[in-house]
Amino acid sequence: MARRGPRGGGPAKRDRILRAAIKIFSQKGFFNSKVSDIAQAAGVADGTIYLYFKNKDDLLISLFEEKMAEVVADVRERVAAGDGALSRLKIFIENHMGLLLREAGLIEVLQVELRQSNKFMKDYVPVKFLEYLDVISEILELGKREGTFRQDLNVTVARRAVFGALDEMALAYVLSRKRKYDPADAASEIYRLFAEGLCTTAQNREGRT
Amino acid sequence: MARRGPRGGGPAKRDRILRAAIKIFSQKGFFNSKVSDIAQAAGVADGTIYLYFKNKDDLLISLFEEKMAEVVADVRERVAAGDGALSRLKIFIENHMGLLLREAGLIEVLQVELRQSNKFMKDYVPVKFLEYLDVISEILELGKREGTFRQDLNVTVARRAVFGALDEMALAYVLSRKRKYDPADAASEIYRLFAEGLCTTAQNREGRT
DNA sequence: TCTAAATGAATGATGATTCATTCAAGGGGA
DNA sequence: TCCCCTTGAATGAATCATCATTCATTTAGA
Repeated sequence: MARRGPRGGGPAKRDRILRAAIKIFSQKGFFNSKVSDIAQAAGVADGTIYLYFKNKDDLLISLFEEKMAEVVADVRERVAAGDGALSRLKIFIENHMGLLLREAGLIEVLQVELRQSNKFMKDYVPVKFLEYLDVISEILELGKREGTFRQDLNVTVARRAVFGALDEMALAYVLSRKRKYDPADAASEIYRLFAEGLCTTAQNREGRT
Repeated sequence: MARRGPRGGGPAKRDRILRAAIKIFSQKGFFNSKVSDIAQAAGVADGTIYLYFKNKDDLLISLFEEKMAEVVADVRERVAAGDGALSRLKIFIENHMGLLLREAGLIEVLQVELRQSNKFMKDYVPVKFLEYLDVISEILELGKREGTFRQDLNVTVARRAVFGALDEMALAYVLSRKRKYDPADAASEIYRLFAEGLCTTAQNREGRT
């Protein structure tokens, strides 16, 4: 019963399909991808996909959740190695931008499809994505406890601001065919931006509300 | 020839269609919206839409460009009233979050559809969106000239970080049905975040790179 | 009456999903 | 060792609904 697949198939067939879906969705977008394209890319018959996934939507959602779970587990581990909130923040930011190179296809899918799905799939709650945001919260909370970050920092807003800044940079990278900037450089700029702010000196800051 | 429409139609029919499109797209998303839904919402026959727009894609793109043009012109005017870079930045941020209340439907469409279109409509360049980013650049450049902002600030990265943070907050607002936060509060938090950074004191900042 | 605008039914393509059929691995009997 | 069976996996052609788009016809202002 737990057969590996007659045609001596490689690793689990389900995973082949998931990989193929990432490839096709990242190239054409969810709505422009045909199930038969994915089947072909996976080297599988159209109908086979329905043995592993309920339907096309389920394929996309499984992809989100399963792959994001890996990303979250990975970043958690990396961040834990950092010493103090600033160091951890730096690691988080560098890791996020690094994903652009390590997991290009996945990121391209997340970038453009996650929003759609959040908004229009009636009952889909992006659990794993929220966990990713939680990692940021934890860093910010640590910073407050340590006294590194302002006590009046609004974590709910700040974590989204950090994520949003990263996400937008990643989007710019993904959209520009010419790859005109280096993700690592962008990462260090963004780190400074949050750590130091835009201003030159503390004086300027006091000047306004 | 420049008839107003037999049925004593209201303002320009084209505009009625554009408004209807915003409404329908914001509710269901581009791909799930039928042209006939839009026609119905506009009080117009299906075919009429094709008298004013080349096709469904063109309808979406016209919507982006024409409505964004209004938004850009408006924010430019408001920002110009600010005195100095920090004041202008504050106005920009407040205006962006304010759009959530003033132009809810439009923002919902932009939030989720602009990315898709950027990525998958082969030759669409979101000119008006880029102009919106330019408004941020201009503020940042001004800050550098004034000496308010760091001389080594990377404007290309920073403008996207600012936009990204705002966009993400707006998204969170649009997605949460419960409307759990006030856009105006979020605006002031984000302003402080960029103006002051995350840290408590200058000392902490110097500590790391 | 003439003309441009508007209509909306009909067309044609597309593509998700189904399901009757095929395939092949493992087991048991000779 | 060699052959059948049985069974679940896999297949992919056919189905069927869904729209975007067209265009012959109607409408009403000038």
